[in-house]
Amino acid sequence: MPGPHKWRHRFQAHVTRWTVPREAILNLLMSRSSKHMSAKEIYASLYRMYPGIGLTTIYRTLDLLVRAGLINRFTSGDGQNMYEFKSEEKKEHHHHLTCIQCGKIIDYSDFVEEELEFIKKIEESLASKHNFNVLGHNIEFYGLCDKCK
Amino acid sequence: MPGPHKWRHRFQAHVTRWTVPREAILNLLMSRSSKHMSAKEIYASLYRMYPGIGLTTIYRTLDLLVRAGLINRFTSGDGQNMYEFKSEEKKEHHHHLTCIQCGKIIDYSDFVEEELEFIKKIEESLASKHNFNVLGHNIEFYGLCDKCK
DNA sequence: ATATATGCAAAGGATTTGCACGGTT
DNA sequence: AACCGTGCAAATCCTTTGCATATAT
Repeated sequence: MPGPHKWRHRFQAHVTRWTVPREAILNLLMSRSSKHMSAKEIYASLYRMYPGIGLTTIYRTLDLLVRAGLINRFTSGDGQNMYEFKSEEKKEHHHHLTCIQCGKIIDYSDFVEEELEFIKKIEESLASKHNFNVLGHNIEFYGLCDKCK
Repeated sequence: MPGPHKWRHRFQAHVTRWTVPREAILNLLMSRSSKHMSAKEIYASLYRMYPGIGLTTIYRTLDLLVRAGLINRFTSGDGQNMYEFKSEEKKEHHHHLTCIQCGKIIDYSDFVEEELEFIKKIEESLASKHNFNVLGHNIEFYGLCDKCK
């Protein structure tokens, strides 16, 4: 018996049922204010409050949230998928700088102003040109970090 | 006993030995002019000419080529890593538009002019700010394609 | 001659799938 | 009551690792 939620309607446009695990996962990601987490980390976090929750549900819900456009999925340096809430706050918009050696991920938010404009332009262009329903984007720079190079 | 190669020196700055499989893999990727391939596809392609080549070698070599800055690695919609040669030709510079449903990847190269300038600026900024040795970047838009939405 | 690279087989890990049960609508 | 969502266990699939052998320098 999940409670009301700001994103409930948007989510329900994509699935039929608003359930406890789904609410919990979205809440967790929102509370972390755009900090990326892996499925496993989410599982570990939720397990305390909802023992018995399954990893499978986490994966399935994350998939739904990506499709609903509420969260972002990207792949970390070591190959596992990371998820983060897509905040509407401009100050939380960021991208990633990844070390291919140790897997460290740095969130950066330089040039957001210029970038948002540019991204929007590309997004619209791609959507119409390729008849795509664009849900999100990932921009990543990669290389070797301070310690690894 | 591999032959001479335009990139041999650059590659050798990162590893000590210039070998047949390494040359073959780099050649293949170059000949595909920036068309992405998975490790398995590369394996299948090379197997005819070099039967006995191992998938392990492919993975290890791809890793070296990424570190050498000669190729780009990114993760496709269905989770496997894709590799492509980083052409110096501006007209071959491109990014990806991915369908999260069927995994289809569209290469697009709109706004390359504006983008290259912008990317260069960010790259330099990140490199100095975080003391990173930036080797490359990936820009991806994702969503649902024509058929899947 | 020596250190590095390769290939095979096995291990490792993340993610997905089948299915019976439980919860929303 | 009907159907969707969940959790468990098993299955998949990509990628990495250990080790003996082959090879570039």
